[in-house]
Amino acid sequence: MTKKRAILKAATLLFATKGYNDTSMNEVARMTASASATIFYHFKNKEELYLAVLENVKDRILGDFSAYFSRKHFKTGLDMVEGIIDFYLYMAGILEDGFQLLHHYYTYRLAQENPVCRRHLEAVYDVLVSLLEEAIRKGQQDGSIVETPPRKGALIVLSTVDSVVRFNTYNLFDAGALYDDLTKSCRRMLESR
Amino acid sequence: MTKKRAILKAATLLFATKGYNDTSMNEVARMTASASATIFYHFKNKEELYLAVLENVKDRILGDFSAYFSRKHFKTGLDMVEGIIDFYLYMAGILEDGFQLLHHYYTYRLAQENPVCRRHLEAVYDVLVSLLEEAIRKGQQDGSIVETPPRKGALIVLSTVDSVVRFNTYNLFDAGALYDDLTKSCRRMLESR
DNA sequence: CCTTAAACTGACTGTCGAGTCAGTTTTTGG
DNA sequence: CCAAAAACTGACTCGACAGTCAGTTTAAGG
Repeated sequence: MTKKRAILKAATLLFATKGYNDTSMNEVARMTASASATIFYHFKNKEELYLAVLENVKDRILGDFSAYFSRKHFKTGLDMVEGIIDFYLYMAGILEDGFQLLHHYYTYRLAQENPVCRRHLEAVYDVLVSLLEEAIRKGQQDGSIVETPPRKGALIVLSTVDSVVRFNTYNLFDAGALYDDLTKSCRRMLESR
Repeated sequence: MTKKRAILKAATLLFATKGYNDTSMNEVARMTASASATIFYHFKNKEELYLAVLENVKDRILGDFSAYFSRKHFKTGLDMVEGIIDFYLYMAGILEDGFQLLHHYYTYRLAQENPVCRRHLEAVYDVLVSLLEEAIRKGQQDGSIVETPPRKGALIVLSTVDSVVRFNTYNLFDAGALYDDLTKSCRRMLESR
């Protein structure tokens, strides 16, 4: 069982850094000191391996987010939004490969024809949108957040955060320096005045 | 010369919708009713074709943005920010394939080793960031925009808009319905109060 | 009309990678 | 200790695709 895990881990790294097509099964095999046939023993084919990687990423994200926000409580809805953003950035740091995978076009293309893939993707974004939506609702009740459709607000905040993370890993410009301003900007976007 | 154009156009469509690796030269050839050798007559190899496509996209974006904003004038900096966002969304509509290409991981990977690719990418984002920065500076002078580092503000706005467009083409959720709220949210993010 | 260059093509090659399979090694638990 | 299942592997196939080349067709203009 430990070899299967190693394969999954190596595949995550390679898929994330080189993309699906430029990652060969031989490479994954080499990286785990196994024969490529071993990979096909554990995973039916390359696509299944990719799906397994995705599922694993999904599980980790769902698990960590649920765990954190089921315990944690916040004074205001706006504070909760900030908490979500911070935790997202934190997660994107430890699970860098996983998040990068979520930004690959290949993943979305696959999702359009493969329901399993689509479910994984949706599960990840659903937990984030739902949390943000809940925070916004809460904020509208405690008066910290302006009246606006909660779901739309949630989607826009998510877009912003997701995009900064994406720009950061692609390092087009120094998006890492934006992490601080990001929370401030999102606060300004939502806060009631 | 018209055949070269047709090849470029077909390649843009295919690269955008299927990705670099899943687009074969034969497919491009078939789509333009030519032999694959013809493509290699016009473009040295597949990568060069991709770069040519990118350059073309860059030129169109730079051209249209410069043309529009060299003429157009705005009352306030905040209005200008809104104008830029609107024009961005408009452009993302007509030049859908081009913008999609800019979101592909492959493009960023290539940019890391290929200076030509990097220059194209930077040129596109530079024109957008610069425009937004200019608008924010203007807004800070006329009092419509809050005091905040202009470049950072520009990057965050760009992230948000770019991401909504991306989500829209990937149609994970109905991001198209966000276009209206997008401008409002960005206004709230920047306006002085 | 003829020459020359540009545009184009069919048929080919070589490589690389996904996937298979028959067989070997390791693990398990009775 | 042994049987049987699970884990693993080397050597192979087969197809797809980027890229080449020698040659043909088309266009230009003198």
